[in-house]
Amino acid sequence: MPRPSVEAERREQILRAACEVISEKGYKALRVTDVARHAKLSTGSVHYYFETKRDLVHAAFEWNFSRSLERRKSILDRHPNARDRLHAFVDSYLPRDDETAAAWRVWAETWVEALHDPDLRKLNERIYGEWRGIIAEIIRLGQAEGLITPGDPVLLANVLVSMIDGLAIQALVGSKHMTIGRMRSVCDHLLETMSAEPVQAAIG
Amino acid sequence: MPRPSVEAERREQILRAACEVISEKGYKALRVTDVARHAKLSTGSVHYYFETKRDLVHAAFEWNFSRSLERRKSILDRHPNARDRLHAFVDSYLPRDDETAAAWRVWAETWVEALHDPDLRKLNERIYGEWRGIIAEIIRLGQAEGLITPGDPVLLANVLVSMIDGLAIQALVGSKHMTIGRMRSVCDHLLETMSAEPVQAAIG
DNA sequence: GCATTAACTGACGGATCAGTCAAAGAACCG
DNA sequence: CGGTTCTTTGACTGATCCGTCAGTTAATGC
Repeated sequence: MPRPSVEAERREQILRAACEVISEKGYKALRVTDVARHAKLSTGSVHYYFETKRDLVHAAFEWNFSRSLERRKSILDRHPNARDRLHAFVDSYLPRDDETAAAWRVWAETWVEALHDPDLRKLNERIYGEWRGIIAEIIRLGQAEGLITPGDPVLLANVLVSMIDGLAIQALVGSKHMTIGRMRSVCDHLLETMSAEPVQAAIG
Repeated sequence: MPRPSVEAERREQILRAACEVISEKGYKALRVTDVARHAKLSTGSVHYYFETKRDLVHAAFEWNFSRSLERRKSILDRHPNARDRLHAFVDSYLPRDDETAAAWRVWAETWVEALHDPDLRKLNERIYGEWRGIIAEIIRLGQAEGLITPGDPVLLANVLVSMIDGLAIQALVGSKHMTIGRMRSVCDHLLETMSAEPVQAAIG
């Protein structure tokens, strides 16, 4: 029998390295050598696990997506009512720490690359749809609890998610005008307008 | 005396070509040859007017920005009250025709490139600030007319502008879920929540 | 026509880089 | 140890492409 497979670890190690490079320099400037260096491997090894640079980057995009989603799902359980849950969820998406900011930058690269790549469009459709669905579900719950203003939950989710995306881009681009603090204010304001006084629920 | 200068026309011709290529293939895949072909010139000529590829693309980004802003400014004069003006302005930003969609794609490329380029950050800061300022000003007017809900106009502008950006990205990426029609609904919904019944103004 | 300057061309040099490959190394088993 | 399979390496190749440049064409004034 041969030596045991290290493929799973090695692939993840390379994908993490790829995301680091994409986050730092962008896909355009990404070199396979850079990824290899970050992963402490040779270029040969990178190609041993990923046939082409394109395969590598696409896998990295997907890895980044699912990883973000994974991190967020745990937050759902930690908050009782829908309004808090929404706040916590939104808050966890602000690019304040390095890890979240890096994930955001990779996300942004994915979008722009998707403009010219059908495969990435599908990836976005899938993961982004899931993300939107989670928010919509929380909103739906909040409406049932009388904590959130009535209206199509999916539409409200779109308002919220799109706004966060737009804000995040400006924050990531380093606009002096759009700091994390300001971003939080804007989010809070929108969540405020989406809140309903729990009067009816309390009375009923 | 020598022949008269064609520099102004030629530069614009090249910048337009560059934007076409960026919109179609993205900055990453842009080749100087492509730009030359689109402009019906040789690569030599492109370099005659722009020292490096980087100079060319940066100039194209700026050209795209100012051009969009220019197109929008004329809309301001065509509408009497602030609420209509806001609607018209927002509507004109939906990427429905090819020209607007192309401008959006170039815009998106600018942002992502700006993640790794301080010069482009400054460009974004300048132009995007202007764009946000215009919206804020309309909101301020609308509030004075009693047509728009009270609150910090700049914050409200941020809510609106960010949401449009986020929606546009999803629409451009070709999400089946985010069509132009749906985008318009979401915008309309937000504008609705920002509207105030003109009661006080009518009474006062 | 001739001089002058602007505009333009496209072949070429030189640098970069993705992907290949032959060879070496390492983990396992009997 | 020797056989087997997985893993790793890094030098090399071949392709790509930016930017240069020497030479050409064109518009103008005299």
